Amino acid sequence: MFKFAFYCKKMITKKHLQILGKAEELFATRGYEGTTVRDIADAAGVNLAMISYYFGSKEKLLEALFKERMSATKQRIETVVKNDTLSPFQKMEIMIDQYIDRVSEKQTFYKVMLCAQVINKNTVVLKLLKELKLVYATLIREVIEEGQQTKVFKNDVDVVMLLTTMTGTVTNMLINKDYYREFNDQRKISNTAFEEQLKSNLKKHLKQIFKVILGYES
Amino acid sequence: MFKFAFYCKKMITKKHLQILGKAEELFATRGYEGTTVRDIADAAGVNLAMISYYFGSKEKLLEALFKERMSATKQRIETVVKNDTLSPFQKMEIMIDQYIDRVSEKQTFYKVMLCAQVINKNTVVLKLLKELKLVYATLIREVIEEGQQTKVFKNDVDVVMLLTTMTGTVTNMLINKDYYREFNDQRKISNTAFEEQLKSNLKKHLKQIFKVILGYES
DNA sequence: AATAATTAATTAAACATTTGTTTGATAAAT
DNA sequence: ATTTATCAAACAAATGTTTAATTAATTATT
Repeated sequence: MFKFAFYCKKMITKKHLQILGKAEELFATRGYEGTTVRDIADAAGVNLAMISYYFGSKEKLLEALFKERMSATKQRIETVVKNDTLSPFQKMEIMIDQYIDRVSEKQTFYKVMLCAQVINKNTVVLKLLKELKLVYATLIREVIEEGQQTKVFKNDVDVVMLLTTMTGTVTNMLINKDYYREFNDQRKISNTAFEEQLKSNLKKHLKQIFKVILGYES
Repeated sequence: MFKFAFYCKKMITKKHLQILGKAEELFATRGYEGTTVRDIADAAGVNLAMISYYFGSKEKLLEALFKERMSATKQRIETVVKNDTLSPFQKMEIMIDQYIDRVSEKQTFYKVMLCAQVINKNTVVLKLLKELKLVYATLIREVIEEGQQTKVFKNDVDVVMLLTTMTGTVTNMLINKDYYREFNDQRKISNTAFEEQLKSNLKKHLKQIFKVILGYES
């Protein structure tokens, strides 16, 4: 007899995504260990046993979250890098814009990701993180080498250092957002207006830095 | 009768520091919630009950750790900023060097701190973090304004953005260190040599960035 | 189309561990 | 003689996971 469940064992339904979304929020505010499966079940409005039923275990739920959220990332970068109509310069700027928009859009997950990079335990999550970093660095190196050949970029560029400044600045801003707002006294403007302002500032800031490190003229 | 314990209730003995050190290591690798008081007691080689006896509770131990590690930070920055023999330019460069050396020296704690900034719960820790950030930003702004008056620095400098790039790059490198080493194929050199190399690279990198953002000429 | 058969979804309760903390007794230090 | 430090044991509460029963949904058969 044909077993549908066998072939689609890892199929993600809407209910899966609903639970993952609530779990993500809790992980971001309380941490993985600080969140109980009862918390997740309550937040998602499902019975406690459904977590094990849907994901197998709390740990596999975490893995599922990372797989889900990181699934399209690689393709997104590749689309830019492999686009022949774009110059290396354009590719770098688009990459900065894309990254900032992405983090802004998926703030909760990037908080979870940040902690996961420090508190490393789950091998599946570690593998996903490592792979993503390697893909990122390799693709960006391609772009930089392309720019170096056309004499647009400097010859000695520390790729990972540059990427670390980009990801570090953006993820750290995620943490310091409130202080940024308070310090610059932007408490009066609306939340959405502030978010847009911040994104704009970050993009300008990082592009200025990239310009210097890569050595191109605008 | 004279009560020594009353006046020195919060006195930190060598045993306190020993336990704090082991707890710090565990928090950095497993997270606060992921670490049990039994783990800490075992690692420190003391009886389980001693943790409560010395610190009152697991949470107060965390607070004690933050208080201990952050105690001298404010003074360290102030010493540089209030030093009249240094130019604003020199102050900024010293601050970068100091920060990188400090994070490199206390890597474990900065990992704990990074997670604590995301997973905020303990009010004492939150207050310490907030105060430190405000002190930092305020002092740096003083230096920048000093440099602006003598026309050494540009007039429109986003202080918190600049600080975010510094702390973000350094703390993110803490997380990406292994990838950095692997990607640049520096696996052959010794650990200490790599650490020194990395510190040197970070300092050079951030000074270059600061130079552009602040607009001074070297 | 109606009904039986089968699979999937949901639930409350129970399970065995693990958790942070406390106790009360004993040893060490003052 | 009094305080301080240390310990094994016990405590209740919380934890992730499983069970067994029930309901809902789907598929197969008449």
